[in-house]
Amino acid sequence: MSSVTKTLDLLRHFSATQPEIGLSMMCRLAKRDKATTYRHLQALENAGFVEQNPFTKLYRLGPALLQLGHMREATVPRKSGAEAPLRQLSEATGETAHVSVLSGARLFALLAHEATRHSTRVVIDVQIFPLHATSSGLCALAFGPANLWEQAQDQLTRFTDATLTQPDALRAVVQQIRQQGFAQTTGSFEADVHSLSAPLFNELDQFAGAVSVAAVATRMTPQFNETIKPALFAASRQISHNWGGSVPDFLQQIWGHAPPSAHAMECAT
Amino acid sequence: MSSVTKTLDLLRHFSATQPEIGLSMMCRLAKRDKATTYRHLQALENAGFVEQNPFTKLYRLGPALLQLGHMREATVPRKSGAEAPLRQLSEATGETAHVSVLSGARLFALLAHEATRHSTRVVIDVQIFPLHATSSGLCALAFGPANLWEQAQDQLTRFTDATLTQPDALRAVVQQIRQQGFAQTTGSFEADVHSLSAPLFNELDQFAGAVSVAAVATRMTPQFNETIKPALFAASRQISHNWGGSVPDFLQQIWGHAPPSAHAMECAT
DNA sequence: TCGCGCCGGTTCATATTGCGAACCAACGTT
DNA sequence: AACGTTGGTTCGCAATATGAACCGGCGCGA
Repeated sequence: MSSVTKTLDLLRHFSATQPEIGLSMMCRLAKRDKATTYRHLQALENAGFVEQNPFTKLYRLGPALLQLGHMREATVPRKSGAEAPLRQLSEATGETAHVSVLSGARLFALLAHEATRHSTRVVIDVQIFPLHATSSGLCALAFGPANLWEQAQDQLTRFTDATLTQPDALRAVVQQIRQQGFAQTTGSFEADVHSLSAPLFNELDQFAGAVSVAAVATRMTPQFNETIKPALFAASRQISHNWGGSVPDFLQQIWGHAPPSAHAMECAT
Repeated sequence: MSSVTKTLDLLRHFSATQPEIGLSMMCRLAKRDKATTYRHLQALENAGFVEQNPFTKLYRLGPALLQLGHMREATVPRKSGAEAPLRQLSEATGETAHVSVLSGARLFALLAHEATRHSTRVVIDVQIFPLHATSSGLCALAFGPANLWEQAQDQLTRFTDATLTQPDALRAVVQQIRQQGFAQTTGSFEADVHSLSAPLFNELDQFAGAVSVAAVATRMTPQFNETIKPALFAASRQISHNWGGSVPDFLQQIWGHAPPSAHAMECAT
């Protein structure tokens, strides 16, 4: 493991729930020596990747990330390529829709769109989706690279009673998802949330993320489920298209042969 | 120079004009060995900081930057990025300093810091700054998007005798501001207030707002004016930096080449 | 068809670099 | 005052980064 890798690895410990981390805490999280961690944080700091709260001495993500993040979006417009289809999906279903993208072995929230039809709705605020407990995550396990399995096996945290925590059960569910072409969870991450996800594909037709509808569980009926599915598949086709990829044939066949709608070419800026 | 620093340094060669860079080109840009550069790019790649265009083999910024950029934005809002520099500016000048941000075509007050040195001081209580009558507004007209002109033309309200109400006169003043790199007004919005403003830039290096010093007019002298300016420029550089942006070269040259202070990274919460 | 120059990527001996146990000083609790 | 924190520093050892030279592939012009 190169020192660069070790250093950049520190960044993944920052999260919405823990936005500021002190030296000692970071040592514990990264399971590394204090001197080493300190030098690594120094390196990150003078690159602008982290900065220190001058009063508490705690470290947090730095301003350089803003600039680089925008540059990335400017060169590879994932976010803008997902906006229009996501809005359509949300409005068609009347529920919250969101898109997550795979980065390395982690699935993070890219964009969400809340429908205004109902006063109760699901609000997406997680930054990183657990692979075993969310429908997006299950999509990743079903259609993404094989190395995600290791990540998932190591972190089978129980969030609710419905969370899958047994590797065997998880494997069976993932197998089923591969066959039916989409993932579905009910309250496995947060109670009262029913979620449907379909995979997204990049220019190599590899798994690149997932698009999901997160509905309030009490509103869910079998009929509504069947209403959501075609809209979800259409959104997946459109977003994958905007990302330069396409949905693989075997999935197209499972989903049904309905061609991408005339709006598939649209791509908001 | 640590290997981490050298590695992260590669990222700064990506730009809007050169979003994709091959191995050899990167060697030339970074003036470094090919094997080393290759290993560095590998490290960046498996951290998700760069990825390879699968067709051309060229490297480009990676998806992890999006995630980290979002996280930074979520955890460190604009306001806190302006606090420390603003306090410094206010304390250095002994006058009230404030920051405004551009939202659509309106300029909003974001934050103000009153100095305690004098018993008389300017109190900022406006919510929206008129573009034609405040130094912040003139900065917006001079350095902001062109569509602000329409807004300004429609609302040339006369606040005091010194308010500019003639489009031609306004145009001339704005032209002058572009050349001198900052805006200056004396009693054009409120009598007895002398104000100096410098523009702020976001992560796209676009105009994002203005930082200003509002002094009691009777205290103002040419010498004091010259004292304020470097402090104002320093504050602009620091706040822009904290927002992920930077002051454009042409302004840096007008302002003089004084580098950002060692405190540039500091950013109180 | 050959040779040239460029490309991305690899090898291996060398020495620079990163490493971490031990150590400080400062602060807060007990 | 003794203890457990914290962020930060030192220094000898060894792991790691380094870069000249090399490889195979591609495109171009002779």
